[in-house]
Amino acid sequence: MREPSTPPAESLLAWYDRHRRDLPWRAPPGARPDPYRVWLSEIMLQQTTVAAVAPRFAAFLARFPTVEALAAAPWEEVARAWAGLGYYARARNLHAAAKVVAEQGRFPEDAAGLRALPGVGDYTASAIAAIAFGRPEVPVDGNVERVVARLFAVEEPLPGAKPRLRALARRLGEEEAAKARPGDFAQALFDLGATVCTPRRPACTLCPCRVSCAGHRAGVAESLPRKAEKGLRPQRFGVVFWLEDAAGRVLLRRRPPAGLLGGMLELPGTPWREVRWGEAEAHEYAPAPVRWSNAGAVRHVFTHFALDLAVRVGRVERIGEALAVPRDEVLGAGLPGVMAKAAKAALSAAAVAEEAWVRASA
DNA sequence: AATTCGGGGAT
DNA sequence: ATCCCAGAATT
Repeated sequence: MREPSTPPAESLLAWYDRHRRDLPWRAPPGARPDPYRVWLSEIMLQQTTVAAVAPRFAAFLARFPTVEALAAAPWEEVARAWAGLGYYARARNLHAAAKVVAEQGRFPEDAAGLRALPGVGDYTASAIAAIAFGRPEVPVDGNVERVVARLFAVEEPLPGAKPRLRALARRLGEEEAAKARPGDFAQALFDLGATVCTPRRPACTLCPCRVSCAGHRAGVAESLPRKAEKGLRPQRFGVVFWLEDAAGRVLLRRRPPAGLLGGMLELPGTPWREVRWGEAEAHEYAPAPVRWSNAGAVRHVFTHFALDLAVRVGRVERIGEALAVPRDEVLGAGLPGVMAKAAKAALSAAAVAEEAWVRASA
């Protein structure tokens, strides 16, 4: 009878106690974390890197210190605080969920209750339940899928392998060491995936679970998990208009509440289509019948299409609409990334024009 | 089961 | 350039 090696969950937790990442939303070891912070961090971290979230988490928390404060805030303030983070449905759902929690007086304390909140899916419900409330859940994110696929040498490609990977993750969580510390076990899996069991060139020599890893033993760890091939990214085109009045105010508008960039600010412009816009047809969507000059174009890549956005600038004596902001405040108004790019192009073109004017007058 | 949702960092 | 990220909601 061979001596059994230390089981993976126990090894992983011992490793975590020495190598855990110190992150802004994590409570000190042994302390019970604030459910509001756990929830907020989990929503921000959906498909978003730790590096991108860290500075935004602190700023958001300073602006909305409690779930009650968030629930009481107007949408415009929430949108401004989220601008640039992407996946804006997260902000809309966050706001809606805050109202539910504030109304109920507290967060649900199990996965099923959390799952009912807007913007909380299976993964996030499990993560909050484990981390904030010590429930025996194993949240399965991209990190955990990769770690588990390698530990058990799962050759089936994603996304088809998801149910199998979830079942294997649950099996890992049934080890006594994991059940004793569900939140730490979950975060240990995250940290292992982020710092050791990385997508490319995993550091298997540093891995606490190396002796248990079927993928490593078979020499295929780095090639897992396998993934189905994805299609090509289509191209779309649009035109946006930077309309400025004599007082230096710039016309903005708010997008419809659902869909792409829903509820966020933008420069007025044409729809986005698969064919480039001609000058005349684009100007049918211009916010005013003025002479438009070309301020170049910006390119932006979304998850499922690439956008080529031509930027035109024009002037009127006075903008009547309410939603106009001073040109120096446009970039601070909370524009999504693509619109911030377009605004910078317009501001840059205006600066060039100004310089030419100064040079010509000299 | 497939598609629609952003943006940035690493390679 | 491609890949990936503490995924969810919709169709």
